[in-house]
Amino acid sequence: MSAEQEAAQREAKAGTEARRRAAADKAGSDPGAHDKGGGPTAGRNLLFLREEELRLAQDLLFFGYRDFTAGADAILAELGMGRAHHRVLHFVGRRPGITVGDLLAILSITKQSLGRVLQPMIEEGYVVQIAGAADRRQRLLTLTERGRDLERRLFDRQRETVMAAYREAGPGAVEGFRRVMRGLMGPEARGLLRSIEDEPTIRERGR
Amino acid sequence: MSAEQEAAQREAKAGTEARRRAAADKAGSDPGAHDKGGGPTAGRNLLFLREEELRLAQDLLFFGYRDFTAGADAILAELGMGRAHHRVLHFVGRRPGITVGDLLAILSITKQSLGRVLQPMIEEGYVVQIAGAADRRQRLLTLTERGRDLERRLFDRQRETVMAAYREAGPGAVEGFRRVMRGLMGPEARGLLRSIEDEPTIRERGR
DNA sequence: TATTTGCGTCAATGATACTGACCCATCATG
DNA sequence: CATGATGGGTCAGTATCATTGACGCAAATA
Repeated sequence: MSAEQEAAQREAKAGTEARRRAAADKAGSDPGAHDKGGGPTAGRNLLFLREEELRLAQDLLFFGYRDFTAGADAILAELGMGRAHHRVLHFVGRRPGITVGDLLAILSITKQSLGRVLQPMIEEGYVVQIAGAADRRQRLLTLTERGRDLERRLFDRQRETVMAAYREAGPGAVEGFRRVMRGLMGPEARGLLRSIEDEPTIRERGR
Repeated sequence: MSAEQEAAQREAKAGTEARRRAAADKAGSDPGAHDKGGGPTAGRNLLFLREEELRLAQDLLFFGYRDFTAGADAILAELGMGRAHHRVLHFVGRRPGITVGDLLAILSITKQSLGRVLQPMIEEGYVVQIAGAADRRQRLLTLTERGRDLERRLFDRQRETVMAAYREAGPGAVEGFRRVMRGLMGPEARGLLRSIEDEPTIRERGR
């Protein structure tokens, strides 16, 4: 056995040991680890993010997000589209008349990347652009009937997934889910989300 | 104005109208929409997934997942790596000695895709492979000290994000978040997640 | 011995994203 | 009205992450 392989076996052993410790921690069999600091006890344990808790969050986000998008991805693939097309359908559907610039800001991609996705969608009749009335340089984006139909198909597919998850988890869990997801978002994304939810058009978001 | 543009303006108007309806729905100003079916009232409203609720879920997952990964992505980019490398570090770190086949099953990618990411990581000393003791065809994967260090850096960055979100949302919300995310996962992913959490090695997952 | 399994690798392809540069039409300002 | 700034489109080149299909090799197994 090479020296490298011997080292590797030591590595593997160390990893197994770490996992054993984490499992013990999860089982709550180590009261000494809690309540450090002496503040009010309630909530402390959950607020102190133990290693295994974050690892679980990572796993949940990875698998959960993937399966959330899987159904829509399958429909899109049949049409020769990808997730990027869905995002355009989603946000243009959510805010008809959105400008190209605002869509770019929401998606956080470059003009070029958007163009590669958007141009074919316009040519194939999913989206139309009309010049802005006030500012004729703008190209206001709106879904056509066809675009709305496709968006609806994708939406319905995802609805099944989310509905099942919500039903299984219960109403209280849904509120918690929303709070945590919002918390994961940075300030810019929160602002964008607020403007998507509240304002008549995204352009009024005070800039 | 062309006929196409006129049509587009009708589209835009229709979209605005739809948004107005959704907003009214969200405000709960339509009591007639609730309690359909006559069963027990509690929870019914939440179990019937209204349009706007799912749209919000879509937005939250899109922005939340993106910002969750953003910090780690930045570190990885400096090292010339991508998210795929992080996934390898994460799952190999979580299950030292995992086989290539099991890692493929978790990631749901092809051998080729994994190879393109894994081979450089082995050459650069982040991961080692050692032949299995029982089955010498297997290449058991383990992080090196260097790999563990990088994984730790990425982990710590994400911990800040998740810790802030958990703290902001509160302990109850965390439990709800977990339940919903687990609900989004399909049966295969749930099985994998269970085996990652519980079993000593993923190979014992009864196949 | 023959077959299957675990893994690595070849070639070709596609989707999504990037940077940097440049152009055009339009708006706003001096 | 000339000038500069803005909204948008486009070109060329590059990178990452993924795919399918085929083939090879070593080791396990029937």
